[in-house]
Amino acid sequence: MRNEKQYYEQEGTESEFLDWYKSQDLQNYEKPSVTIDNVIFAYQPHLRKLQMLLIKRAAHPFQGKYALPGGFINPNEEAKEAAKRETFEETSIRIEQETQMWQIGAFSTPFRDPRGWTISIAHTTFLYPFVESKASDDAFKAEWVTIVPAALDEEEPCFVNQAGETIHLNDDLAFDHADIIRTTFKRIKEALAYNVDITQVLGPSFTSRQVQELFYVFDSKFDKHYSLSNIVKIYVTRLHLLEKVGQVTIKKQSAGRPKMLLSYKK
Amino acid sequence: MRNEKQYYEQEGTESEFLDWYKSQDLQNYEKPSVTIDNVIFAYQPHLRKLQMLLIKRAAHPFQGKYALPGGFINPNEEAKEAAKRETFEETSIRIEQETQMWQIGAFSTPFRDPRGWTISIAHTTFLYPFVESKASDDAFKAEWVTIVPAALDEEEPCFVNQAGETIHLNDDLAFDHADIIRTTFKRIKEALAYNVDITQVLGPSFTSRQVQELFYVFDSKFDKHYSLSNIVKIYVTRLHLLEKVGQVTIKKQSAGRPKMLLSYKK
DNA sequence: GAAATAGTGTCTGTAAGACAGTATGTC
DNA sequence: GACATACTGTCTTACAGACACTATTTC
Repeated sequence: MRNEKQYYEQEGTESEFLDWYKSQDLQNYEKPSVTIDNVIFAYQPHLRKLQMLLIKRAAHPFQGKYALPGGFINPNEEAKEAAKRETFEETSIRIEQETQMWQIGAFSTPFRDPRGWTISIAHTTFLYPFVESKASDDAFKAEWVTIVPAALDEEEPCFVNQAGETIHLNDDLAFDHADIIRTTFKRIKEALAYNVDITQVLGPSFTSRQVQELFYVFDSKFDKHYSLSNIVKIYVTRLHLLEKVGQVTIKKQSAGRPKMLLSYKK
Repeated sequence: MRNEKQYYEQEGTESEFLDWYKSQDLQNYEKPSVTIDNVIFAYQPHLRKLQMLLIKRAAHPFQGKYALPGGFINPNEEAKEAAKRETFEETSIRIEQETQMWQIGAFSTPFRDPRGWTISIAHTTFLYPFVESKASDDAFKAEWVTIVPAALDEEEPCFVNQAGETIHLNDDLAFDHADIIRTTFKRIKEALAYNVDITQVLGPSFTSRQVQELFYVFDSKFDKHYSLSNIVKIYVTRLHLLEKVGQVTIKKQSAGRPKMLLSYKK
């Protein structure tokens, strides 16, 4: 038997090896369930606020807590594709090909799921346009929640659901989804110095004030005193990550000079 | 049956649910194998070069190619722990608790492993002190290879093994390990503006020239003309990521003024 | 002393951020 | 015209990077 193993591993051809390997039924060691989770951001145009999609769990485990959309990955499906598919299945929200998605990383803390050994690959999605979600299952209702920016760097962001209740990361999230959300916010904040993919939630064009308010969700330095002209200087003139695409043409927007419109570049 | 499901999911307690869930044998869907891979860097003190650990595969698949150390994750083992364990098992190199390790991310391209559905969680390790590796298996020989920095930003780094042969990312790597290595280099380069964990490979203290040569491996801007004084200015004075810890005391180092010693902070 | 190496201080160009002033809208 | 809003240009401060100069060593 050792000779057989050595023959196929080292002396035969690769296709001989693979035929032999698959005939061996080496599948008897334990494997984890692998899931994906998706931290989805979208800009609610009427409230003019950034929102995040959470699912309220009516069923065990973590009954009554909020969770991220997600689910099991299919055989030979890329993690990003699984995230798109599961998001559609759970919330009827379709993530188009051109939508920006990042992988945040794999979360594998032991016993993170009480049902058994499960590893999750977390993603984040910058969705546009904003769409209401339709829950496919009464037990798991998807809900857009408004993000309340962290006032100071010490504090954490929190969320307000459609009933006006506050959702705290420490108390109200299922599994280790609070960790996943914290890591996602940190990653987006760190990237703002050279990457503005998050502006895609604002749609094809947007104003510098919208950018400022969006960035403020992730980094308190972009507060109401932060100069809009500097956003243009940094992201349009220097980094070329945004570009000017004209002005607001329809009047009656509000008092004041017409807003310059920016757009995400490339 | 629907009523039973609904009872345990929504009406019973969580522990009732979990007992029921585990009795259901819902394990009949297919699961992937989950592996970890580890991009390990260490500073070879005699050559004064940064090296990376690769394993030459004598067996199929990818016979004759180089691969990263790695292997299967154990049930309820954190990915980082699995990376440490597998590194020890394959190369007899022990990664201590305090050694810096980053997770790079999950790689899930379909059919990335010809043996079957496999997802890998890639890590990178900044090892100190440098140790020679002992291969546990004749079929997979671990080898420290020297990193040849990319001359221009357009080019890729390549590697030189102990026999003096050049290893190219495009031709000589098994699985999708070239992708993993590229992503790792990119991640370290982007982090250099605010994170110098990589300096841990240099040990408890090191000179500014060592830092410059180390950073040059990841970012061509740190070339031989890059001013050493600016490294001190940026990382010691402004960012406080490194600190001065005295001078080289033993003479007979080389001609010239005694070198200032720096160390990784925190 | 010559050569080699490294640290110090200064200079310059650029960029971030603040802000005063100006332009353009509504009511 | 009063007021609201947002763009423009300038000023200040800070810092990255370059470089000339000085310090300390070996041979």
